[in-house]
Amino acid sequence: MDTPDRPPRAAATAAVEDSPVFNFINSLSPIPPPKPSDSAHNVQLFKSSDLAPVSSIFASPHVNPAKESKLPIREDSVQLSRESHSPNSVRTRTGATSSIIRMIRCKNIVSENCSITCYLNDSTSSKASQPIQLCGGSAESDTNQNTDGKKDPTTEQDRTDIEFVLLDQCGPEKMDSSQSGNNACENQLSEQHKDELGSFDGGYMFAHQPHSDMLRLAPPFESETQLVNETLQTDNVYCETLLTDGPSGSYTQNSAPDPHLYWAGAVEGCATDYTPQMLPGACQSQLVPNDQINNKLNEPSDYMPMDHNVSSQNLRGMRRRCLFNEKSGAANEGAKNSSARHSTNSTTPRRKISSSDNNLKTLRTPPCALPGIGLHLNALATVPKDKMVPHNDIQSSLNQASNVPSAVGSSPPTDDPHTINDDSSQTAVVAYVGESSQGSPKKKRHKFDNGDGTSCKRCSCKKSKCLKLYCECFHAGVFCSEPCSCQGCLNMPSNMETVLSTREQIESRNPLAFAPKVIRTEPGQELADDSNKTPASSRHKRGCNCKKSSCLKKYCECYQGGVGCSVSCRCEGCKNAFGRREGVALLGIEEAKRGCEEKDGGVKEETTDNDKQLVIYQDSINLTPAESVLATPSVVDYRPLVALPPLSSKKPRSSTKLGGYSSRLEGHLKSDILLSPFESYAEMMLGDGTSNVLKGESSPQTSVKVVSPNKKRVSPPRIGTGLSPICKSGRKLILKSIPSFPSLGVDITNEDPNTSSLAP
DNA sequence: GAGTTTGAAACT
DNA sequence: CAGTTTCAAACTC
Repeated sequence: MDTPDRPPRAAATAAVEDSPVFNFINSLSPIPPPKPSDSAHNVQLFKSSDLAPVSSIFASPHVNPAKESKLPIREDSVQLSRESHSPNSVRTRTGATSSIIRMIRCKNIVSENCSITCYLNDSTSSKASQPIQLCGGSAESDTNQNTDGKKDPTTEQDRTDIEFVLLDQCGPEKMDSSQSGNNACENQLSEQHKDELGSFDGGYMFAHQPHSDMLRLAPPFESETQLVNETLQTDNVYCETLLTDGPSGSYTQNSAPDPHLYWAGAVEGCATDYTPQMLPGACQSQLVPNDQINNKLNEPSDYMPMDHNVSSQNLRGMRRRCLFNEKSGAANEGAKNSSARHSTNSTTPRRKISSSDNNLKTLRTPPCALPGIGLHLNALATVPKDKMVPHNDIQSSLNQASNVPSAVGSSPPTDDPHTINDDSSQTAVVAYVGESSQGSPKKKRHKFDNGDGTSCKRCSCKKSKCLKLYCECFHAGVFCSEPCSCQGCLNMPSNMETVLSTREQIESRNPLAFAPKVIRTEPGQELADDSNKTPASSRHKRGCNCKKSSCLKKYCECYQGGVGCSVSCRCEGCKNAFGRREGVALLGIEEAKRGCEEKDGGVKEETTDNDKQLVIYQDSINLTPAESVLATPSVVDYRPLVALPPLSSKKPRSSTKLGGYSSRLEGHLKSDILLSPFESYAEMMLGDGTSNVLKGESSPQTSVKVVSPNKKRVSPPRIGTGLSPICKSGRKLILKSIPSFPSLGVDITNEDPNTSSLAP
């Protein structure tokens, strides 16, 4: 796809194209037909801890909800598109769909090899996105690219919206040269962040889910990157930016209705490629507000320095993939949403940012940590435009607020805190947006508003300095903002380094620390997307340890997350309305235990203790019929997990990190693993396919077995509402994106196909 | 709004 | 790794 038209490139370039990587990319590029945003809910971010060093993991900022508010999201993609003239950006129409894609070139990228993949979806239509890939190494290549086939930017712009652009820029090895760049990037980032959100590395993904209100930002997934990297390794530079706009955004499959914007930082695979420094730093993934992205996209020429800057600086070093979806109304509008450009950190006032300036700043900050869950790329989809914040505003806000935790760890961001996607999230977004306007104190958080009004809460840390997981903001990957009532806060852009280092430390300790605790998929959405993609049911990775709350209060993370307790839970007297810990039985004992379990809690911990495989099943009892229905799916979902390597591989897949994890983590990981970054990620990206793996396609095992005792599986909270009540409440993010897990090699492979599936 | 309760996170 | 302490959110009044 990429380069059909390309003019002859440097030999190197050609080589690149030939390279498996290139092929891989190509395959990837095509995005599966976007599933309509409808469900975008789940987005999962995975860090591939594997891939990236720990730091990398953190690299992804979580959300910056508060300050984030700054993130403006624009829907105006259109405008941008028009401007796209800039050489750098390329627009393409997707044929039928009018969607326009802009490609950002990685001019400067060290190696010629830069592949950019753009996925376009019809904003309006659910049509499959049209991926476009650009490969260009040097700037020259860029030009070439333009010629290549990339469509002219100038033409056609407006109508179409870019729904989804995927741009990865990586300059892995070459990065070296770039390394400096990386560092620079970081610096820039910090600066930029402060200054502007300007550049976006593209490491992050944004998704708008038109339908869903939520706007999610996801840091680039490492898993993907990994894949890419793997394939690309040969290729030094790989750049992809993934942008999604519009409702249809391919990735956004699951957009939940949530308006929330969240970003999940996945760990970037960068790590391998990059020096550790880079990782933590800005370089790695950054989240860029959609708006920003859009802006840049829209105004590529002007602002998008991307080519140069980005590629050279940020991009080079990094392989990032940004997925950005805007949910907002784009869907409806179709085009509007601008795609985000990867590199740019959009937020900066579009224009303000000189292209150069902008470039790369990676903003990690996720605009808001929406409650999102995992990332759905797709899910992103739609955020009601309404909710969308004007870019300008956002940007400004961002700048001012500098909440962006850009640097912040990548992974978890998912949003945790915020999380909950759900419905509440929407509100949050909106509010957020509104607040976003710079100054407003509101920034705080998007954390959800649940209807409670709790929404905008922010942290009120006194002793932790907002550098511990106690701090919701920190946990969410966002900088503290006005709304926060914290004391001695160090979770500020000005302390980016500290924040990042702290995050890294925490992640090193617990790779899943920033991972979303609960992954949720809403039933409907999931289905929409293809059930496959997202883990069907939400899950609580860790499982709670409630004793007095009986899992009936928000003290219980599971409850808060709107998910039922799972095997991994260690709660006592579980009465979780979403689903009691069901029985978990050892496989061998399954049935026998089941009997016990049915009783309710009986099972519980028994199994957990054991590392043995567990079987999880939900109690029909707990669930209402409807619920039960839901539940079952969830179960199914889990299966995939099961599918994952059985006990033997405690670690899920390859990721070494896993080993490091604490037992809990392991447990979680395991479960999570199931979701392996890729899978989940891919799924998210793809919307579906990957899920297959999870679902068990990959693994024949349909059985629910869970390898690790810890793994939790939460019965689908969805019950009834699909929303967990939790959502409303707002404490932490319940639905965090799935933590990045170490990528699973296997999965990856599996995933690949999936991804490929995405590709046309 | 202050105080208590709770369970996760952090520490030892 | 387990136990204890610390912390901040959730909850109660």
